[in-house]
Amino acid sequence: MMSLHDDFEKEVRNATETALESIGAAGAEYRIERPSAGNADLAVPCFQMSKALKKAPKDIAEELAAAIEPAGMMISAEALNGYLNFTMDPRILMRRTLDEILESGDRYGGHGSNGIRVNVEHTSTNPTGPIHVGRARNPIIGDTLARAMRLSGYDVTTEYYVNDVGKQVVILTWGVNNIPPEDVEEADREKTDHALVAFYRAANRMMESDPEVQEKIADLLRRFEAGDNGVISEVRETAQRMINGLKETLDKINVELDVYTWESKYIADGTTKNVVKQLRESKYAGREDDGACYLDLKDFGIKGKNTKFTFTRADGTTLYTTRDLAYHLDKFRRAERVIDVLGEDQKLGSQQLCSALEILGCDRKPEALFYSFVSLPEGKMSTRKGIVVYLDDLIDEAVSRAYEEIRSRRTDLSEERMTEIASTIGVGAIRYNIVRVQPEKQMVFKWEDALNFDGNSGPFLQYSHTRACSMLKKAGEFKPSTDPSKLTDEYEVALVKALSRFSSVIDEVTEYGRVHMIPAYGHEVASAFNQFYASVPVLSSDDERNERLTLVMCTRIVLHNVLTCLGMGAPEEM
RNA sequence: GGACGGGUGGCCUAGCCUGGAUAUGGCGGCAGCCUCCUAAGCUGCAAGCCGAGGGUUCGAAUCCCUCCCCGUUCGCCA
Repeated sequence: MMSLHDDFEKEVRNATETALESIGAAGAEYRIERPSAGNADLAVPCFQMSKALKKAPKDIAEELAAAIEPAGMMISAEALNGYLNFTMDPRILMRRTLDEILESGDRYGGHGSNGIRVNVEHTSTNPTGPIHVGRARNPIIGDTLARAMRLSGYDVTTEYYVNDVGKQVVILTWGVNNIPPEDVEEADREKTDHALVAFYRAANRMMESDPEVQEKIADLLRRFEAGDNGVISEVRETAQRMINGLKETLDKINVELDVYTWESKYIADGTTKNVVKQLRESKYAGREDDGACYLDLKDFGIKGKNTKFTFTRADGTTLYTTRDLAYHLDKFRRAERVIDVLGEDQKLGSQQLCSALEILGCDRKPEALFYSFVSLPEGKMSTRKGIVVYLDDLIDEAVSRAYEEIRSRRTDLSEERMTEIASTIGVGAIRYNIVRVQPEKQMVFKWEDALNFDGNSGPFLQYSHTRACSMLKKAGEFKPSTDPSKLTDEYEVALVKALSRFSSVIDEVTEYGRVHMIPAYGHEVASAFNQFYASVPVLSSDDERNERLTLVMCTRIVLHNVLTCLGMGAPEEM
């Protein structure tokens, strides 16, 4: 189904072409744009045709405007400053937008199921410690993208790739099984991930200072690589305990992953071995004197002094990216679109992966979505050095701050209700503030920004939603009506314009992964709604009461859908 | 040194792909608005050489070139 805006653009195109013909300029090149200034709904700049037509842009615009008889959705075509400006009939805008929202409800913004399977891999942090805010962008960006794609109509699966292979988890496992609990620093909370990371830190310290420990860990790693089932299951069990802790944190910020896939699986099922075999046979493969195998990727746009991508060690064991190849081949079988949310440190690895896939004869590539790490004002975060702000601590702080806020302004709510709302607000503030900025932009973590509850913030959206809820509750029963002749205030028109843009925002998000468009859009809707609220009476109006309440109802639906996409609760009061 | 990403009022940020009309919004600052639907709100004001310099164009925050600053990366780690 064509959207309102597509239909309007089509009318503008037809009208423009007919007008060009009538002034003897058929076939002239032109562009239709959505003006940033609020002069019109669509505009055609007449500068580029000026030279060919040997006329001033201003005159062209005027001639074209005169040649157009507004009809259909178009209510006016006017010339201004060399632009041909088109305005949509607000009555049609009103009627179609509000009817569609009422009809679609919580599906508004999407297009209905499209049957396309998409796999969104996100989070996938090494199971060696709790999630810290440096990496918190990953689950939040990934989950938001997945939610937007679900709304849009995709069949989405989210997936966590658990790195249960390699030195890091082996060190952790050795520490957990060999260091007496009294020898490690006390954990700051009881969650398993916090309890276990102390052993990881201690094991790292011991390994650095004690050659004997180093040898024990090396031995464990050798047995792991050799396929010792006892060691493998020990490592897996430790990683599982860590994952359980991480899941609790993710659950608190409304992130739930559909599938946990263990890296070791691709060694056990032989698919990694197949990948190695095929890579060795390719013409790009080479072998070092000691037996390590590599691909030379200088023909694949990878520049620099070292274009070699090593895929097996001298002893024949595989490396992370080699196993990642097997993993991606598996994902390609399970989904039509494969998306990886990755830290910017994975860029080269991802590029090597894509080149190797090509060498394997695979014509598909994952869509990588990269984000920059969040740092602290004093520098980079580091789990091992303890320079770190844990996501759990950020959540606690945000929720307790939200609790203080609500207690200071409400006296009528039960303790339980306030606690519940505080959690919704605190978590919402965190998710909003993280997803708000474009992923590739580097962020410096500041408590005052992370806990912002005013202006361009999560609570601002939630507050606007509660306002709508509160009005609807006070209104009681009413007869919904989308009669556009009753909705003529400029604030009403501006609000509906904002509401009508939702699906084009979702499209942009699902097509290019630009998740930060969602909070920006939500802010725009909430802001338009608050302005409407401040200047247009609703409950006390007579003639337009049903229509205004319907507009409030539609706004509530859109805000609710936006909040759901952002993984934020939509409270009815706060 | 190479590759990739970022640089926009005091602070944070949108716009950049697809060049167009007065550069988006927020924080902070100043001045107003609750006898009326929740003031986590609304209105107004001050604040910008869009990192620097060239180029292309009728027109550049946006495209091209050079340079500067910040981040990431250049492991037989994951």
